[in-house]
Amino acid sequence: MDIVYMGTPQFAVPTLSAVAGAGHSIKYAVTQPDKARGRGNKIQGTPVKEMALSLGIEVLQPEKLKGNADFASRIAGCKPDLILTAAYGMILPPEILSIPRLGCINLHASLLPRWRGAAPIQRAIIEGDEETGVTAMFMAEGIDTGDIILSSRTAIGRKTAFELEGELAAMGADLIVDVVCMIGAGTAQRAAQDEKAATYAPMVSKKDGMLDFSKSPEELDRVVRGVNPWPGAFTVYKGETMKIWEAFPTEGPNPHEPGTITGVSGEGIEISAGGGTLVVTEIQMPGKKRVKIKEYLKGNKIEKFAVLR
RNA sequence: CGCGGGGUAGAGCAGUUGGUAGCUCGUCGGGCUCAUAACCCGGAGGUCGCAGGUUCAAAUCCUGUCCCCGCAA
Repeated sequence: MDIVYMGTPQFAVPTLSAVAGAGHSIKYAVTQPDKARGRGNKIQGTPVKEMALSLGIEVLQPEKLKGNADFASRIAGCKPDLILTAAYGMILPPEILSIPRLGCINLHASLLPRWRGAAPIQRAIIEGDEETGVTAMFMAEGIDTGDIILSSRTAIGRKTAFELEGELAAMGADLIVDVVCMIGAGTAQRAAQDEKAATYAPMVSKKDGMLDFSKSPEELDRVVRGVNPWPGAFTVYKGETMKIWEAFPTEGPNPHEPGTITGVSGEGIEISAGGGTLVVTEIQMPGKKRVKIKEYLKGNKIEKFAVLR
């Protein structure tokens, strides 16, 4: 099948390589423009761009899609059977959606209609869902509102967003390969989403990583896992930002003021949170590498009864 | 040229008036204890990121270079 692939971050990479590997012809890989980002503001291509180039696929990076006749005619020009998207990050206007003969299919990292939007993986963890997954859907004009074709699910457990993203990316790649096959065979089902069950997953920002110790240890544990690796959970210890990479909740009451360090050992630092205790086991101080508490304590001290805010 | 921190023993850190490299943990050997992430004694382990320069002498001062990381985007 002739396919135009659109995607941007690492999450979209496995699907691109899987579809290409399944013998389909990727006419173009469309991804977001290179931007100056990261330390030193160096210009970097997106993960999808890197993969596309290594596969010898032509890359397109339009600044905008709406009203971009040049881009639309270019896509129409290659007469794609299908447009596949995965975390592309731009809304496809109607004139693009209507191009491919068999439609536009999107891979979304949640069990739709739950967690439509930008940060489905993170939100599912933070909100305490027990399972999540990936969904293949026909695209409609709204954000992640189209008819569902197929989805596959997985338990969240104590996975971090980073771990889950990797897992879902792989699951999504398999799912899309299957779905493309079904589309080709004309056996793909489609089911409208239940609007009543829909939830929206707004982009996560720096603030989402700030730990509020008035919350329960369980909630904080989910935040720590949900914002890993970005933007990362953090608190402030003695005026310095302390990133929290790993923590776990414990049972039993803790009467101290929220945020108080009530215990320090190689096991971790115990912090009073919402009447219970959160044990932090891996941290990172400014300019330093992330280290287990046990390692950190070999050359540093953590003051008991200091209060984090 | 966005701002900034850092590369010293396996790990985490200290060490700027330049003068034979130190701490904690770990590790190895020995001892003590009913017992412990316990304690005591002893040992091994580092070309101080790399390359130059200044100096009688450089981890420490100067120049260049590689790598890691925080912030901002």
